[in-house]
Amino acid sequence: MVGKTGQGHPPGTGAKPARRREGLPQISTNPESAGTELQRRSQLLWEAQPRPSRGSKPKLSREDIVQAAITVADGDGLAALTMHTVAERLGFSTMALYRYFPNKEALIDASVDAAMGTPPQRSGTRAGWRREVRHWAYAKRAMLCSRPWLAELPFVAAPHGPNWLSWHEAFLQTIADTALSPEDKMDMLSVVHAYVSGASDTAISLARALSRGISPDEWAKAVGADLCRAINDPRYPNLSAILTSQSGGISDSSPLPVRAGKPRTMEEGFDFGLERVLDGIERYMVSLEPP
Amino acid sequence: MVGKTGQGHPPGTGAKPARRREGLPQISTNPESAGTELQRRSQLLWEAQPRPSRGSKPKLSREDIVQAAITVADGDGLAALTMHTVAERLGFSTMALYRYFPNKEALIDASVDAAMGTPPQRSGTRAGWRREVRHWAYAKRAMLCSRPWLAELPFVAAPHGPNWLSWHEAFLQTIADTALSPEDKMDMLSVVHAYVSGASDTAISLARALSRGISPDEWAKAVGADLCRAINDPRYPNLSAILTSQSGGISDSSPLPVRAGKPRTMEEGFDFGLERVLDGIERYMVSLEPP
DNA sequence: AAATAATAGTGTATGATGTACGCAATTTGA
DNA sequence: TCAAATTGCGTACATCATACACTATTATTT
Repeated sequence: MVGKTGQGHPPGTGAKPARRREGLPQISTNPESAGTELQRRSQLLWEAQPRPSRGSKPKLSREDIVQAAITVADGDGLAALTMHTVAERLGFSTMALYRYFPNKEALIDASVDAAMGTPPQRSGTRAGWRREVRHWAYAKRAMLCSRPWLAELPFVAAPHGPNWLSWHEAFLQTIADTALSPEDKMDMLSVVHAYVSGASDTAISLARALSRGISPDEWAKAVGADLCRAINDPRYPNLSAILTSQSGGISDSSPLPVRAGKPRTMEEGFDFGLERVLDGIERYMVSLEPP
Repeated sequence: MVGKTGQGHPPGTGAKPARRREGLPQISTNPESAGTELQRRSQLLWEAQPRPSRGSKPKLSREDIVQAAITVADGDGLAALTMHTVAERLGFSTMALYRYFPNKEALIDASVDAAMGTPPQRSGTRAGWRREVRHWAYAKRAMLCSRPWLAELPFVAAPHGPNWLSWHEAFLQTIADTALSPEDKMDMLSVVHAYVSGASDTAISLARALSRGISPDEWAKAVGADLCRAINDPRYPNLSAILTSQSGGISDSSPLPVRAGKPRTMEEGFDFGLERVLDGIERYMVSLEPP
């Protein structure tokens, strides 16, 4: 099925004239002044609307809707997250949601941020940056794997909501005591973030497959099978050699080749890579000390 | 818009009985025997169909269709990649495509693999693993940025086509001469791959924004603006401090905070992180030598 | 050569989806 | 009390993926 968000399409394809219809005040974010589309999306994530005093009271709230959306996505995947299913879960009509979010994208923006949750709070005691970064990385990975639909949405650099910033903040807290410059700290955040999200992809893919009804066994076999196509294919001498070396096979617990003697689970693979990354960071930190 | 693949939906939602209709031989992959869905997808990527000898000659080929699909996605993004637009570009009816691919997902599977292209061939001379891995990483990043729609598709661990394996093969070639065990080599592949894909996300997001009609300036402002919401917000003390430190601002060339004195472009940020990862790998390699 | 079998390409139909629009009920400031 | 603004909803529509049936095409069989 591919990663469908199930979008149908905005009927009026061309640039929307942003005309002010009378029927729909559309969330607001005052229609004319509002800047870029990106800015508008960001606003919706950060700025609360001051409840108007005139009309009838809303029976829903953005939070309600976001919670419902998350529940749907958690349960049946991103493909099941439609305006209809969300509204249905709340016992409202599809169109009711549009009083709270201008479109599905806005609902997803909000749901993503909410679904990320808040990062683990650091214990009062300082455990050393390495241990803390590791902890952060595991937490982030766990968060992503527990909601595989988050990774189904293409990464967008904006908009970023409160929780997204919280995760960044939490990371920066882990290295707050180090000698890194402010700029270096941001770089380290980028490195670790990049590794964690990239390295979680396989586990996320498995999680998604599971919730899609594919058994772990089936999945492992399929992944292993594709790799094994390399064997004896002259185009892939190195891959072929590695796959056929000694233990060579595919372990049951993991679709990836096992390490001689010690089979690696995906967790262990993640861990191994993380330690390499941390080593690299540590080396950089050490290099700052001498002078 | 979110990352839509523009899927409409498969009308028959429940598990398809895989019944054999008479009207549509459906690609084939013989209907009853075929194993898992995953296996079936993989087959389509790897196993050529032996042209049937009975009926009329096909006027298209999978390659034709894949090329058209890639052209559409390159030009107008993944959202524009519909069975209709692809068929239109080829001058055929929408349904004609279904004689070559059982569904859109299969077409995308094939398009993704083809769009990845082949990795850069290593020059005959050995340049040292570090330089070669670096080269591979840059090439992969460039490939992803040049086709930002690839990253719009959720990562799936399977199926993986020939080109995907080629990229893996090329990586393994770069470290073929090292003392790493076969298993370690696979791990290194995982680490570098994870970093590269994770670290390319921002650049990819920018590339996507650009092709969506958003100016680099707008984009940078939006990304920077979200970060700046942290300033003076008690929830984000570390982030706030870093953003307001010295140079603190947002450089024009990049939405990310600039490093004291030396503004970093996204490329430089990628490079910085990559060197940390390579340092970590190098340290591991060195640790293997003594014994 | 004619008949047969199987495939390729197409038109039409269907159900899902996001969302525009306008109406009716609700709430409150004037 | 009344008018203005707002909420929730039914309906309408465009766009998708795709099922199905029909025709034209081609090779094999007779």
